[in-house]
Amino acid sequence: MAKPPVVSDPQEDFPQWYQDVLAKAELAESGPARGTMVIRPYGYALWERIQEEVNTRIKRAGAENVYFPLLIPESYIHREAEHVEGFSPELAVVTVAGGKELAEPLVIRPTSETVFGEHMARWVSSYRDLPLRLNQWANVVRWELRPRLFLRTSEFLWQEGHTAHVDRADAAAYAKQIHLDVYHDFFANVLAIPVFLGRKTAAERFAGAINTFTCEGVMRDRKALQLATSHELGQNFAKAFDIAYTDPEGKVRHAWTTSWGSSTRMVGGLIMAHGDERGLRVPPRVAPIQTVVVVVRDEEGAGERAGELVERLTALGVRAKLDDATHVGFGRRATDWELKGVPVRIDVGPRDLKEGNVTLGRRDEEQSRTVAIDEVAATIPEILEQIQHDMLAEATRFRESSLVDAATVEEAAEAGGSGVARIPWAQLGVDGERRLLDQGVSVRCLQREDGSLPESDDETGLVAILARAY
RNA sequence: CGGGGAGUGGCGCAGUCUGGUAGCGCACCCGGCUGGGGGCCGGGCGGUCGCAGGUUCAAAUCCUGUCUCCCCGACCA
Repeated sequence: MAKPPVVSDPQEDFPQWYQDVLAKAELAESGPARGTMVIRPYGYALWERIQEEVNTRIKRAGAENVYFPLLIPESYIHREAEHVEGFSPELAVVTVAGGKELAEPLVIRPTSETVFGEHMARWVSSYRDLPLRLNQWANVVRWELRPRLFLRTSEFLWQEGHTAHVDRADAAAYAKQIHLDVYHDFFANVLAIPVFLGRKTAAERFAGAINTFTCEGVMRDRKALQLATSHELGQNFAKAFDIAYTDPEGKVRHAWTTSWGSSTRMVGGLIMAHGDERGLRVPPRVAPIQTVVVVVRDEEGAGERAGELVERLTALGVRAKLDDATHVGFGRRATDWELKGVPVRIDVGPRDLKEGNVTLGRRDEEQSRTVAIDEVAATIPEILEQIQHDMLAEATRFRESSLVDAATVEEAAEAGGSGVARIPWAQLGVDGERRLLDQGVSVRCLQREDGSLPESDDETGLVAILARAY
Protein backbone atom coordinates (compact mmCIF):
# COMPACT_ATOMS: atom_id res chain seq x y z
CA MET A 1 0.00 0.00 0.00
CA ALA A 2 2.88 2.35 0.66
CA LYS A 3 3.89 4.70 -2.11
CA PRO A 4 7.49 3.90 -2.95
CA PRO A 5 10.00 6.69 -3.42
CA VAL A 6 10.97 6.92 -7.05
CA VAL A 7 13.24 9.93 -7.24
CA SER A 8 16.11 11.05 -5.04
CA ASP A 9 15.36 13.16 -2.00
CA PRO A 10 14.94 16.79 -3.08
CA GLN A 11 16.07 17.96 0.37
CA GLU A 12 19.31 16.00 0.12
CA ASP A 13 20.43 16.52 -3.44
CA PHE A 14 18.33 18.90 -5.48
CA PRO A 15 20.34 18.70 -8.72
CA GLN A 16 20.16 14.91 -8.66
CA TRP A 17 16.45 15.07 -7.92
CA TYR A 18 15.96 17.40 -10.90
CA GLN A 19 17.84 15.01 -13.20
CA ASP A 20 15.75 12.11 -11.95
CA VAL A 21 12.48 13.90 -12.60
CA LEU A 22 13.55 14.89 -16.12
CA ALA A 23 14.49 11.32 -16.93
CA LYS A 24 11.82 9.36 -15.11
CA ALA A 25 8.89 11.61 -15.98
CA GLU A 26 10.16 11.45 -19.58
CA LEU A 27 10.47 15.19 -20.02
CA ALA A 28 13.78 15.73 -21.77
CA GLU A 29 17.32 14.56 -22.30
CA SER A 30 20.57 15.98 -23.67
CA GLY A 31 20.94 16.35 -27.40
CA PRO A 32 24.05 15.46 -29.41
CA ALA A 33 25.53 18.95 -29.58
CA ARG A 34 26.83 20.33 -26.31
CA GLY A 35 24.16 22.07 -24.31
CA THR A 36 21.29 21.11 -26.58
CA MET A 37 18.10 19.43 -25.44
CA VAL A 38 15.73 16.84 -26.81
CA ILE A 39 12.27 17.57 -25.44
CA ARG A 40 10.22 14.39 -25.21
CA PRO A 41 6.46 14.23 -25.83
CA TYR A 42 5.38 14.82 -22.24
CA GLY A 43 7.82 17.70 -21.75
CA TYR A 44 6.62 19.23 -24.98
CA ALA A 45 2.97 18.82 -23.98
CA LEU A 46 3.75 20.94 -20.92
CA TRP A 47 5.45 23.50 -23.13
CA GLU A 48 2.46 23.58 -25.49
CA ARG A 49 0.11 24.33 -22.60
CA ILE A 50 2.44 27.09 -21.42
CA GLN A 51 2.62 28.49 -24.95
CA GLU A 52 -1.14 28.46 -25.29
CA GLU A 53 -1.71 30.36 -22.06
CA VAL A 54 1.06 32.88 -22.65
CA ASN A 55 0.03 33.39 -26.26
CA THR A 56 -3.57 34.10 -25.27
CA ARG A 57 -2.38 36.80 -22.88
CA ILE A 58 -0.01 38.32 -25.43
CA LYS A 59 -2.82 38.67 -27.93
CA ARG A 60 -5.05 40.12 -25.27
CA ALA A 61 -2.34 42.76 -24.74
CA GLY A 62 -2.65 43.71 -28.40
CA ALA A 63 0.46 42.14 -29.92
CA GLU A 64 0.38 40.11 -33.15
CA ASN A 65 2.42 37.04 -34.00
CA VAL A 66 5.00 37.12 -36.80
CA TYR A 67 8.02 35.11 -37.84
CA PHE A 68 11.51 36.39 -38.47
CA PRO A 69 14.59 34.49 -39.76
CA LEU A 70 16.93 32.30 -37.78
CA LEU A 71 20.05 33.65 -39.50
CA ILE A 72 21.09 37.24 -38.97
CA PRO A 73 23.87 39.06 -40.87
CA GLU A 74 26.71 39.56 -38.44
CA SER A 75 26.81 43.28 -39.12
CA TYR A 76 23.33 43.73 -37.63
CA ILE A 77 24.53 42.61 -34.24
CA HIS A 78 27.30 45.19 -34.36
CA ARG A 79 25.04 48.17 -34.79
CA GLU A 80 24.14 48.57 -31.14
CA ALA A 81 27.27 48.85 -29.02
CA GLU A 82 26.08 47.41 -25.71
CA HIS A 83 24.15 44.68 -27.48
CA VAL A 84 27.25 43.37 -29.32
CA GLU A 85 29.27 43.46 -26.17
CA GLY A 86 26.63 41.53 -24.29
CA PHE A 87 26.09 38.80 -26.83
CA SER A 88 29.34 38.39 -28.79
CA PRO A 89 30.83 35.68 -26.56
CA GLU A 90 27.81 33.44 -26.88
CA LEU A 91 27.12 33.68 -30.59
CA ALA A 92 27.11 30.66 -32.88
CA VAL A 93 28.23 31.80 -36.33
CA VAL A 94 27.70 30.25 -39.75
CA THR A 95 30.71 30.93 -41.97
CA VAL A 96 30.26 28.32 -44.68
CA ALA A 97 27.13 27.65 -46.75
CA GLY A 98 26.54 26.01 -50.11
CA GLY A 99 30.07 24.68 -49.88
CA LYS A 100 31.56 28.16 -49.93
CA GLU A 101 32.92 30.60 -47.40
CA LEU A 102 30.30 33.32 -46.92
CA ALA A 103 31.20 36.91 -47.76
CA GLU A 104 29.53 37.97 -44.52
CA PRO A 105 29.10 35.46 -41.68
CA LEU A 106 25.58 34.80 -40.42
CA VAL A 107 24.92 34.54 -36.74
CA ILE A 108 22.27 32.22 -35.42
CA ARG A 109 19.93 34.55 -33.55
CA PRO A 110 20.61 34.79 -29.81
CA THR A 111 17.59 37.14 -29.71
CA SER A 112 16.05 39.16 -32.51
CA GLU A 113 16.12 42.86 -31.61
CA THR A 114 18.36 43.57 -34.56
CA VAL A 115 16.36 41.87 -37.34
CA PHE A 116 13.15 43.24 -35.92
CA GLY A 117 14.76 46.67 -35.79
CA GLU A 118 15.80 46.50 -39.42
CA HIS A 119 12.29 45.63 -40.60
CA MET A 120 10.36 47.75 -38.16
CA ALA A 121 12.27 50.69 -39.59
CA ARG A 122 10.71 49.94 -42.98
CA TRP A 123 7.22 49.54 -41.57
CA VAL A 124 7.16 52.69 -39.52
CA SER A 125 7.02 56.11 -41.09
CA SER A 126 4.14 57.94 -39.39
CA TYR A 127 2.99 58.29 -35.81
CA ARG A 128 -0.11 56.54 -37.14
CA ASP A 129 1.96 53.35 -37.55
CA LEU A 130 2.62 53.27 -33.83
CA PRO A 131 2.48 51.48 -31.57
CA LEU A 132 3.77 48.51 -33.55
CA ARG A 133 3.39 45.45 -31.38
CA LEU A 134 4.89 42.17 -32.60
CA ASN A 135 5.69 38.82 -31.08
CA GLN A 136 7.32 35.66 -32.35
CA TRP A 137 7.61 32.10 -31.10
CA ALA A 138 11.00 30.79 -32.10
CA ASN A 139 14.18 29.03 -31.16
CA VAL A 140 17.36 30.91 -30.33
CA VAL A 141 20.94 29.85 -29.70
CA ARG A 142 23.32 31.15 -27.05
CA TRP A 143 26.54 29.26 -26.52
CA GLU A 144 26.33 29.00 -22.75
CA LEU A 145 29.31 27.84 -20.75
CA ARG A 146 27.33 25.67 -18.40
CA PRO A 147 24.05 24.28 -19.68
CA ARG A 148 21.27 22.65 -17.67
CA LEU A 149 18.25 21.05 -19.28
CA PHE A 150 15.35 23.51 -19.58
CA LEU A 151 17.06 26.10 -17.37
CA ARG A 152 19.93 27.05 -19.60
CA THR A 153 20.39 25.19 -22.86
CA SER A 154 22.41 26.41 -25.82
CA GLU A 155 19.31 26.25 -27.95
CA PHE A 156 15.97 27.06 -26.41
CA LEU A 157 12.41 27.83 -27.43
CA TRP A 158 10.84 31.09 -26.44
CA GLN A 159 8.52 33.88 -27.21
CA GLU A 160 10.05 37.29 -27.89
CA GLY A 161 7.98 40.42 -28.20
CA HIS A 162 9.24 43.52 -30.00
CA THR A 163 7.36 46.78 -30.00
CA ALA A 164 7.86 50.39 -31.09
CA HIS A 165 6.15 53.40 -29.54
CA VAL A 166 5.92 57.17 -30.02
CA ASP A 167 7.53 58.12 -26.74
CA ARG A 168 9.19 56.90 -23.62
CA ALA A 169 6.03 56.96 -21.54
CA ASP A 170 4.09 54.78 -23.97
CA ALA A 171 6.94 52.28 -24.27
CA ALA A 172 7.37 52.13 -20.51
CA ALA A 173 3.66 51.65 -19.97
CA TYR A 174 3.55 48.82 -22.46
CA ALA A 175 6.57 47.02 -21.01
CA LYS A 176 4.88 47.25 -17.65
CA GLN A 177 1.56 46.07 -19.03
CA ILE A 178 3.18 43.00 -20.57
CA HIS A 179 5.02 42.31 -17.39
CA LEU A 180 1.92 42.40 -15.24
CA ASP A 181 -0.90 41.25 -17.51
CA VAL A 182 1.01 38.58 -19.39
CA TYR A 183 3.84 37.31 -17.22
CA HIS A 184 2.78 37.97 -13.67
CA ASP A 185 -0.77 36.91 -14.37
CA PHE A 186 0.40 33.70 -16.01
CA PHE A 187 2.77 32.76 -13.19
CA ALA A 188 0.28 33.46 -10.45
CA ASN A 189 -2.87 32.12 -12.04
CA VAL A 190 -1.64 29.30 -14.25
CA LEU A 191 1.76 28.07 -13.07
CA ALA A 192 0.86 28.77 -9.44
CA ILE A 193 4.28 30.32 -8.87
CA PRO A 194 4.35 33.52 -6.80
CA VAL A 195 7.09 35.72 -8.21
CA PHE A 196 9.06 38.72 -7.01
CA LEU A 197 8.37 41.58 -9.39
CA GLY A 198 10.93 44.27 -9.84
CA ARG A 199 13.57 46.08 -11.86
CA LYS A 200 17.00 44.72 -12.60
CA THR A 201 19.94 46.75 -11.34
CA ALA A 202 22.23 48.31 -13.95
CA ALA A 203 24.61 45.38 -13.48
CA GLU A 204 21.95 42.78 -14.26
CA ARG A 205 20.15 44.59 -17.07
CA PHE A 206 19.70 43.27 -20.63
CA ALA A 207 22.42 44.35 -23.07
CA GLY A 208 21.11 47.47 -24.73
CA ALA A 209 18.19 48.16 -22.37
CA ILE A 210 17.55 51.23 -20.25
CA ASN A 211 15.31 49.24 -17.94
CA THR A 212 14.57 45.56 -17.37
CA PHE A 213 11.57 44.30 -15.43
CA THR A 214 11.85 40.76 -14.12
CA CYS A 215 9.75 37.99 -12.55
CA GLU A 216 11.81 35.99 -10.08
CA GLY A 217 10.53 32.68 -8.82
CA VAL A 218 11.76 30.82 -5.75
CA MET A 219 12.51 27.15 -6.31
CA ARG A 220 12.24 24.33 -3.74
CA ASP A 221 15.94 24.60 -2.96
CA ARG A 222 15.34 28.29 -2.24
CA LYS A 223 17.40 29.46 -5.19
CA ALA A 224 15.88 32.09 -7.45
CA LEU A 225 15.01 31.63 -11.11
CA GLN A 226 14.46 34.49 -13.53
CA LEU A 227 11.26 33.41 -15.29
CA ALA A 228 10.55 36.29 -17.65
CA THR A 229 11.83 39.78 -18.44
CA SER A 230 10.45 42.88 -20.13
CA HIS A 231 12.84 45.53 -21.38
CA GLU A 232 12.57 49.19 -22.17
CA LEU A 233 15.16 49.68 -24.89
CA GLY A 234 14.89 53.46 -24.94
CA GLN A 235 15.91 54.78 -28.35
CA ASN A 236 19.05 52.65 -28.54
CA PHE A 237 17.79 50.27 -31.17
CA ALA A 238 15.56 52.84 -32.85
CA LYS A 239 18.63 54.98 -33.49
CA ALA A 240 20.83 52.05 -34.51
CA PHE A 241 18.24 50.81 -37.03
CA ASP A 242 16.61 54.13 -37.78
CA ILE A 243 13.10 53.33 -36.65
CA ALA A 244 11.73 56.83 -37.18
CA TYR A 245 8.34 58.39 -37.66
CA THR A 246 6.85 61.75 -38.54
CA ASP A 247 4.83 63.19 -35.67
CA PRO A 248 1.58 65.20 -36.03
CA GLU A 249 3.64 68.40 -36.23
CA GLY A 250 5.65 67.06 -39.14
CA LYS A 251 8.82 66.49 -37.13
CA VAL A 252 10.79 63.27 -37.66
CA ARG A 253 11.48 61.43 -34.39
CA HIS A 254 13.03 58.16 -33.35
CA ALA A 255 10.65 55.64 -31.84
CA TRP A 256 11.04 54.07 -28.40
CA THR A 257 11.16 50.29 -28.38
CA THR A 258 10.61 47.43 -25.97
CA SER A 259 11.31 43.71 -26.00
CA TRP A 260 10.16 40.96 -23.68
CA GLY A 261 10.57 37.22 -23.48
CA SER A 262 9.83 33.99 -21.72
CA SER A 263 11.25 30.61 -22.58
CA THR A 264 11.30 26.85 -22.11
CA ARG A 265 13.01 27.72 -18.84
CA MET A 266 9.47 28.04 -17.50
CA VAL A 267 9.16 24.27 -17.79
CA GLY A 268 12.21 23.94 -15.56
CA GLY A 269 10.71 26.47 -13.18
CA LEU A 270 7.48 24.52 -13.06
CA ILE A 271 9.37 21.36 -12.16
CA MET A 272 11.55 23.00 -9.52
CA ALA A 273 8.85 25.11 -7.94
CA HIS A 274 6.30 22.36 -7.40
CA GLY A 275 8.09 19.01 -7.50
CA ASP A 276 8.31 16.78 -4.46
CA GLU A 277 9.82 13.47 -3.35
CA ARG A 278 7.46 11.60 -5.66
CA GLY A 279 8.23 13.57 -8.78
CA LEU A 280 6.56 16.37 -10.65
CA ARG A 281 3.38 18.12 -9.59
CA VAL A 282 1.60 20.06 -12.32
CA PRO A 283 -0.97 22.73 -11.49
CA PRO A 284 -4.30 21.77 -13.10
CA ARG A 285 -4.59 24.82 -15.34
CA VAL A 286 -1.34 24.04 -17.13
CA ALA A 287 -1.59 20.24 -16.94
CA PRO A 288 -1.86 18.58 -20.36
CA ILE A 289 -3.61 15.72 -18.57
CA GLN A 290 -5.72 16.95 -15.67
CA THR A 291 -7.29 13.64 -14.71
CA VAL A 292 -6.19 10.15 -15.58
CA VAL A 293 -8.67 7.31 -15.28
CA VAL A 294 -6.82 4.07 -14.58
CA VAL A 295 -8.31 0.69 -15.28
CA VAL A 296 -6.90 -1.43 -12.47
CA ARG A 297 -7.99 -4.73 -13.96
CA ASP A 298 -10.47 -5.18 -16.76
CA GLU A 299 -13.00 -7.24 -14.84
CA GLU A 300 -16.58 -6.47 -13.81
CA GLY A 301 -16.70 -4.13 -16.82
CA ALA A 302 -14.04 -1.84 -15.39
CA GLY A 303 -12.62 -1.00 -18.80
CA GLU A 304 -15.96 0.06 -20.15
CA ARG A 305 -16.96 2.05 -17.08
CA ALA A 306 -13.60 3.83 -17.11
CA GLY A 307 -14.09 4.74 -20.77
CA GLU A 308 -17.49 6.21 -20.00
CA LEU A 309 -15.99 8.19 -17.14
CA VAL A 310 -13.38 9.73 -19.45
CA GLU A 311 -16.11 10.71 -21.89
CA ARG A 312 -18.13 12.33 -19.15
CA LEU A 313 -15.09 14.25 -17.88
CA THR A 314 -14.21 15.41 -21.38
CA ALA A 315 -17.77 16.66 -21.84
CA LEU A 316 -17.31 18.69 -18.66
CA GLY A 317 -14.23 20.33 -20.16
CA VAL A 318 -11.67 18.29 -18.20
CA ARG A 319 -8.54 17.19 -20.04
CA ALA A 320 -8.93 13.53 -19.19
CA LYS A 321 -7.03 10.44 -20.29
CA LEU A 322 -7.85 6.75 -20.13
CA ASP A 323 -5.12 4.38 -18.96
CA ASP A 324 -6.30 0.91 -19.93
CA ALA A 325 -2.83 -0.58 -20.35
CA THR A 326 -3.68 -3.44 -18.01
CA HIS A 327 -0.81 -5.51 -19.34
CA VAL A 328 1.41 -3.18 -17.32
CA GLY A 329 1.21 -3.71 -13.57
CA PHE A 330 -0.97 -1.29 -11.64
CA GLY A 331 1.86 -0.14 -9.38
CA ARG A 332 3.98 0.79 -12.34
CA ARG A 333 1.25 2.86 -13.93
CA ALA A 334 0.27 4.56 -10.69
CA THR A 335 3.89 5.56 -10.14
CA ASP A 336 4.30 6.82 -13.68
CA TRP A 337 1.29 9.14 -13.50
CA GLU A 338 2.48 10.38 -10.16
CA LEU A 339 5.95 11.09 -11.56
CA LYS A 340 4.36 13.03 -14.40
CA GLY A 341 2.43 15.06 -11.87
CA VAL A 342 -1.10 14.49 -13.14
CA PRO A 343 -3.27 16.38 -10.59
CA VAL A 344 -6.08 13.83 -10.19
CA ARG A 345 -6.15 10.07 -10.61
CA ILE A 346 -9.25 7.90 -10.59
CA ASP A 347 -8.76 4.15 -10.21
CA VAL A 348 -11.49 1.96 -11.64
CA GLY A 349 -11.27 -1.70 -10.64
CA PRO A 350 -13.52 -4.68 -9.93
CA ARG A 351 -13.24 -4.47 -6.15
CA ASP A 352 -14.69 -0.97 -5.82
CA LEU A 353 -16.95 -1.39 -8.79
CA LYS A 354 -18.97 -4.12 -7.07
CA GLU A 355 -20.02 -1.42 -4.61
CA GLY A 356 -20.51 1.11 -7.41
CA ASN A 357 -17.39 3.02 -6.35
CA VAL A 358 -14.03 4.21 -7.66
CA THR A 359 -10.91 5.49 -5.88
CA LEU A 360 -10.03 9.16 -6.21
CA GLY A 361 -6.59 10.57 -5.39
CA ARG A 362 -5.14 14.07 -5.53
CA ARG A 363 -1.47 14.29 -6.48
CA ASP A 364 -0.94 16.95 -3.83
CA GLU A 365 -2.37 14.83 -1.02
CA GLU A 366 -1.31 11.52 0.51
CA GLN A 367 -4.68 9.91 1.13
CA SER A 368 -7.05 8.76 -1.57
CA ARG A 369 -10.76 8.23 -1.01
CA THR A 370 -13.58 6.06 -2.25
CA VAL A 371 -16.41 7.76 -4.11
CA ALA A 372 -19.48 6.70 -6.09
CA ILE A 373 -18.70 6.26 -9.78
CA ASP A 374 -21.92 7.96 -10.81
CA GLU A 375 -21.10 11.12 -8.90
CA VAL A 376 -17.35 11.43 -9.30
CA ALA A 377 -17.18 13.19 -12.70
CA ALA A 378 -19.26 16.14 -11.63
CA THR A 379 -16.95 16.85 -8.68
CA ILE A 380 -13.72 16.93 -10.71
CA PRO A 381 -13.81 20.50 -12.11
CA GLU A 382 -14.16 21.88 -8.61
CA ILE A 383 -11.43 19.61 -7.23
CA LEU A 384 -9.09 20.79 -9.98
CA GLU A 385 -9.76 24.42 -9.07
CA GLN A 386 -9.14 23.58 -5.44
CA ILE A 387 -5.81 21.97 -6.27
CA GLN A 388 -4.84 25.00 -8.35
CA HIS A 389 -5.66 27.25 -5.42
CA ASP A 390 -3.92 25.05 -2.84
CA MET A 391 -0.73 24.80 -4.90
CA LEU A 392 -0.43 28.58 -5.18
CA ALA A 393 -1.12 28.92 -1.47
CA GLU A 394 1.52 26.36 -0.63
CA ALA A 395 4.09 27.93 -2.95
CA THR A 396 3.31 31.33 -1.45
CA ARG A 397 3.83 30.04 2.09
CA PHE A 398 7.09 28.50 0.99
CA ARG A 399 8.23 31.76 -0.54
CA GLU A 400 7.37 33.69 2.62
CA SER A 401 9.24 31.16 4.73
CA SER A 402 12.32 31.62 2.52
CA LEU A 403 12.34 35.39 2.87
CA VAL A 404 14.42 37.12 5.52
CA ASP A 405 14.56 40.85 6.15
CA ALA A 406 18.19 41.77 6.59
CA ALA A 407 19.38 44.78 8.55
CA THR A 408 23.00 44.74 7.39
CA VAL A 409 24.90 43.72 4.29
CA GLU A 410 26.49 40.86 6.27
CA GLU A 411 23.10 39.59 7.31
CA ALA A 412 21.89 39.86 3.72
CA ALA A 413 24.86 37.82 2.51
CA GLU A 414 24.10 35.16 5.09
CA ALA A 415 20.37 34.97 4.38
CA GLY A 416 20.76 35.31 0.61
CA GLY A 417 23.20 32.42 0.58
CA SER A 418 20.60 29.96 1.79
CA GLY A 419 17.34 31.64 0.86
CA VAL A 420 16.03 35.01 -0.15
CA ALA A 421 17.02 38.21 1.62
CA ARG A 422 15.44 41.64 1.50
CA ILE A 423 17.39 44.77 2.33
CA PRO A 424 16.89 48.47 1.62
CA TRP A 425 18.61 49.30 -1.68
CA ALA A 426 19.91 52.52 -0.23
CA GLN A 427 21.78 50.49 2.34
CA LEU A 428 23.18 47.90 -0.05
CA GLY A 429 24.13 50.10 -2.98
CA VAL A 430 26.25 49.22 -5.99
CA ASP A 431 29.27 48.47 -3.81
CA GLY A 432 27.35 46.06 -1.63
CA GLU A 433 25.92 44.45 -4.73
CA ARG A 434 29.39 43.79 -6.09
CA ARG A 435 30.59 42.44 -2.77
CA LEU A 436 27.69 39.97 -2.51
CA LEU A 437 28.21 38.81 -6.07
CA ASP A 438 31.63 37.51 -5.06
CA GLN A 439 29.81 35.24 -2.63
CA GLY A 440 27.40 34.00 -5.25
CA VAL A 441 24.51 36.14 -4.06
CA SER A 442 22.98 38.48 -6.61
CA VAL A 443 20.40 41.24 -6.57
CA ARG A 444 17.44 39.55 -8.24
CA CYS A 445 15.46 42.75 -8.44
CA LEU A 446 14.62 46.09 -6.89
CA GLN A 447 11.04 46.58 -5.84
CA ARG A 448 8.90 48.87 -3.76
CA GLU A 449 8.25 48.10 -0.13
CA ASP A 450 4.82 46.71 -1.07
CA GLY A 451 6.31 44.48 -3.76
CA SER A 452 5.13 46.51 -6.74
CA LEU A 453 7.14 47.69 -9.74
CA PRO A 454 9.11 50.92 -9.28
CA GLU A 455 8.95 53.63 -11.94
CA SER A 456 12.70 54.18 -11.71
CA ASP A 457 15.81 52.96 -9.90
CA ASP A 458 16.06 56.31 -8.13
CA GLU A 459 12.77 56.06 -6.27
CA THR A 460 13.28 56.32 -2.55
CA GLY A 461 12.42 53.39 -0.32
CA LEU A 462 13.25 50.64 -2.78
CA VAL A 463 14.24 47.23 -1.44
CA ALA A 464 16.65 44.77 -3.03
CA ILE A 465 15.70 41.09 -3.27
CA LEU A 466 18.81 38.95 -2.91
CA ALA A 467 19.41 35.27 -3.54
CA ARG A 468 21.54 32.69 -5.23
CA ALA A 469 20.20 32.13 -8.71
CA TYR A 470 20.12 29.52 -11.44
C1' C B 1 40.39 28.82 -18.97
C1' G B 2 41.06 27.09 -13.46
C1' G B 3 39.80 22.92 -9.95
C1' G B 4 37.83 17.77 -9.42
C1' G B 5 35.99 13.03 -11.48
C1' A B 6 34.70 9.17 -15.08
C1' G B 7 35.26 6.03 -19.64
C1' U B 8 33.68 -1.97 -18.58
C1' G B 9 26.78 -5.59 -22.64
C1' G B 10 21.13 -0.87 -24.32
C1' C B 11 21.21 1.99 -19.21
C1' G B 12 23.44 2.35 -14.15
C1' C B 13 27.66 0.32 -11.78
C1' A B 14 31.50 -3.25 -9.24
C1' G B 15 36.16 -5.24 -10.37
C1' U B 16 41.93 -1.71 -11.04
C1' C B 17 45.34 -0.49 -5.10
C1' U B 18 47.58 -6.41 -4.75
C1' G B 19 47.95 -8.71 -13.05
C1' G B 20 45.63 -15.08 -13.39
C1' U B 21 38.72 -17.90 -17.27
C1' A B 22 34.76 -10.26 -17.22
C1' G B 23 30.67 -9.74 -12.97
C1' C B 24 26.05 -7.38 -10.67
C1' G B 25 21.33 -4.56 -10.97
C1' C B 26 17.85 -2.70 -14.50
C1' A B 27 16.10 -3.38 -19.42
C1' C B 28 15.28 -7.14 -23.27
C1' C B 29 13.61 -12.45 -25.05
C1' C B 30 11.05 -17.36 -23.53
C1' G B 31 7.84 -20.16 -19.95
C1' G B 32 4.79 -20.18 -15.78
C1' C B 33 2.46 -18.07 -11.52
C1' U B 34 0.45 -13.37 -10.27
C1' G B 35 -2.49 -8.83 -10.60
C1' G B 36 -6.02 -2.49 -5.89
C1' G B 37 1.28 0.89 -5.40
C1' G B 38 7.69 0.03 -9.36
C1' G B 39 5.39 -8.34 -8.90
C1' C B 40 7.52 -13.56 -8.14
C1' C B 41 10.10 -18.13 -9.82
C1' G B 42 12.86 -20.51 -13.62
C1' G B 43 15.49 -20.23 -18.26
C1' G B 44 18.06 -17.14 -22.02
C1' C B 45 20.47 -13.26 -25.54
C1' G B 46 24.15 -9.62 -25.13
C1' G B 47 30.71 -6.74 -23.66
C1' U B 48 37.95 -8.29 -27.63
C1' C B 49 36.78 -3.24 -20.52
C1' G B 50 37.48 4.77 -24.87
C1' C B 51 41.82 4.58 -28.42
C1' A B 52 47.22 3.65 -29.57
C1' G B 53 51.68 1.75 -28.00
C1' G B 54 54.70 -0.71 -24.17
C1' U B 55 56.05 -4.27 -19.90
C1' U B 56 54.76 -9.54 -18.91
C1' C B 57 54.07 -16.56 -19.71
C1' A B 58 49.55 -13.64 -18.77
C1' A B 59 46.77 -6.79 -18.76
C1' A B 60 40.05 -4.07 -17.54
C1' U B 61 44.12 -4.09 -13.78
C1' C B 62 51.02 -1.86 -14.36
C1' C B 63 53.73 2.12 -17.65
C1' U B 64 53.60 6.02 -21.70
C1' G B 65 50.78 8.77 -24.93
C1' U B 66 46.07 10.27 -26.70
C1' C B 67 40.72 11.14 -27.22
C1' U B 68 36.00 11.88 -25.10
C1' C B 69 32.41 12.93 -21.47
C1' C B 70 30.58 14.69 -16.68
C1' C B 71 30.72 17.81 -12.19
C1' C B 72 32.23 22.72 -9.54
C1' G B 73 33.61 28.09 -10.95
C1' A B 74 33.70 32.29 -14.54
C1' C B 75 29.13 33.76 -18.73
C1' C B 76 23.69 33.75 -19.01
C1' A B 77 16.42 33.54 -20.52
